[in-house]
Amino acid sequence: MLIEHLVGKRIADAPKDAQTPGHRLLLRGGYIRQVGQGIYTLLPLAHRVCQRVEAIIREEMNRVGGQELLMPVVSPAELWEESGRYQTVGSEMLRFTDRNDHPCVLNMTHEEVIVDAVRANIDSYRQFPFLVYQIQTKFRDEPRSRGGLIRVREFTMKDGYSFHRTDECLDKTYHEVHKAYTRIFKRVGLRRFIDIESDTGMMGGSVAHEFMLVSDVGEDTLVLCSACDYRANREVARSKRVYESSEAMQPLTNVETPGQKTIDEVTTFLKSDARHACKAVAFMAGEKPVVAFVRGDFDVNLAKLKRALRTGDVRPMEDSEFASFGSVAGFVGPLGVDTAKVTLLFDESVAQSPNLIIGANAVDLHTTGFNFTRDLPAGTPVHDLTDVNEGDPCPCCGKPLSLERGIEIGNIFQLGKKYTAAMRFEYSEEDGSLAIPTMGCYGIGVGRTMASVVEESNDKYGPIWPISIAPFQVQVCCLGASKDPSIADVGRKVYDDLRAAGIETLFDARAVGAGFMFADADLIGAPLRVIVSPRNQKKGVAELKYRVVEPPADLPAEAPLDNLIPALQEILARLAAPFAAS
RNA sequence: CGGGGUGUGGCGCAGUUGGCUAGCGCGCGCGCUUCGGGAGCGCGAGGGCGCGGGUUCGAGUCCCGCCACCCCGACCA
Repeated sequence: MLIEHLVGKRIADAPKDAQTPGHRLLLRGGYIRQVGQGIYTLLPLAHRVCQRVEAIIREEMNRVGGQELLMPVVSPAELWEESGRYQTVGSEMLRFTDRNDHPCVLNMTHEEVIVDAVRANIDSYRQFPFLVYQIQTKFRDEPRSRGGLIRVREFTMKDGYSFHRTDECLDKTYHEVHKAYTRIFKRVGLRRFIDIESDTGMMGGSVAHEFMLVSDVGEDTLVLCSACDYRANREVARSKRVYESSEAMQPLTNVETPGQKTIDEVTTFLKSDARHACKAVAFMAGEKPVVAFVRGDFDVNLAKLKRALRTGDVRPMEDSEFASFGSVAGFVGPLGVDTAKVTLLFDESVAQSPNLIIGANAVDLHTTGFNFTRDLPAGTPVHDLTDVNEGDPCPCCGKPLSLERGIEIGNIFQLGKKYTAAMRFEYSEEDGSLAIPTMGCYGIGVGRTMASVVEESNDKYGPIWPISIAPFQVQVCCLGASKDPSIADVGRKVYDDLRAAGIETLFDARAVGAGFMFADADLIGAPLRVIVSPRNQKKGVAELKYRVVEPPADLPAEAPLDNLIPALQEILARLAAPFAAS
């Protein structure tokens, strides 16, 4: 490829909209073009990178027995009605009608479609287990996209699905895919990625892990133990908090708190502290009011709340809705509300802490001396509703937990029989009985993986691509070709020889300054740069530059022109070795 | 969906209280000089200012409505 023909212009100033370093570089390098909110064209450079990512994914999925297939983007609404998700999934799924007024959806994930495909094609226990996957376009009408390719509405995803007769068999495949994912992310050159326990959300199922790249630009919060292997998404993370309770119980006492609503205001006013306050956070779960009580120094975690309520349909309560269960915004407390009309959920921190300040469900009134065990009926359930915080004790070893940000690059779920049962996927067991298989699903975002590599591996000049996914392996920079035809000839021969050897090469012999040429090369990020110039030609060599993370110290700085290709092949092999299939 | 912000050549921006042929830098084309880390000079092409209505002798500039995009939050396999 001649650089002047490459579609995708390199620019010095990034558009102001770009927020993250990686997004800025992808725009500056001419990798992507925004079409709409969360919608991008992958220009040739980005598409080359993604194709290489996909090739690695295919290799590793095939290695664990995956069969590639391809499902449609559009499907009739009936399939989603069969699983029940046509109702439960919100407006992130794009729905429309075709010319015959038939309801359709853009599939945002493919459990329904794959179950439909395999239930018609699998009849016998002899055919289990099996793993299928596709690399295909997904559209999700996210309320908000951000960070360039980190969070988009349309994207390419590898999604895989496995089917099994038994939970043990699912577990085995799950772990094989887990290992395959680890190999994939290593081979695309990610370094700080980890797997963590995760929420199952709308997917259902029991066991789930996410693969996360630890990164400041990530959207998720990761909880990591400083001492042991414990690591989890904050949505599911636990901690072993210790609650001291040496205080004697005080009697319940009403106190006037004119205009004092927030934890801060109330505790300052009463000369107390947040550890002695009971925070009430009110939501609507569908039509039903819900109040979550946590200690004043903790925050409610919405994902945990949703699991406790067994629903995803939760929104903050409006001030006008508090009267429906006999309370008032700012002064909500657990005593004296109409429990037939409101669901009260208590966090462990409230159950374990003595003498809390609670709202009295009346304007400008609080109550002190609340004690969970004394003041509520025996057997009132206790939940884990709070965010884990920096420094909380690890649930496994008790050492302090730390928080990091992370980009979710892949996830794996054990779904169980949620979809196979709802959609009546039955097969004949060995004894002639009909059985329903259990299922796993496995996703990787291709574009997000590319974007994550840029976020992790870059400098101020551009992306530093691992050779395994770089858009070009070699870039030939031919300096002074416009002045000296013999230099142009040498450069051209190097380029032709590289191509003949099957090496993906970008050739730059434009009549531009060296600085300009090198700046472009940095943005394109070929790991090996071959510089042909009058200076080098006099020495009979081509100069070599490496754009890689931690280059081996003993790589040569030049190679003789008369035996160039074998020398370059050897260098490329060395650079590629760390990313090879293992 | 709530809050905030921005829309002026491909990109980044400037356009005083409405006023004359809408500017600047980068990029692009041509020429000359340069030529190892985003060169210099000269000439030139390219927009009618997000869209639709108003007000006015006159509207990027004022008014009304809408749209798009960005950020924060809500939301999110």
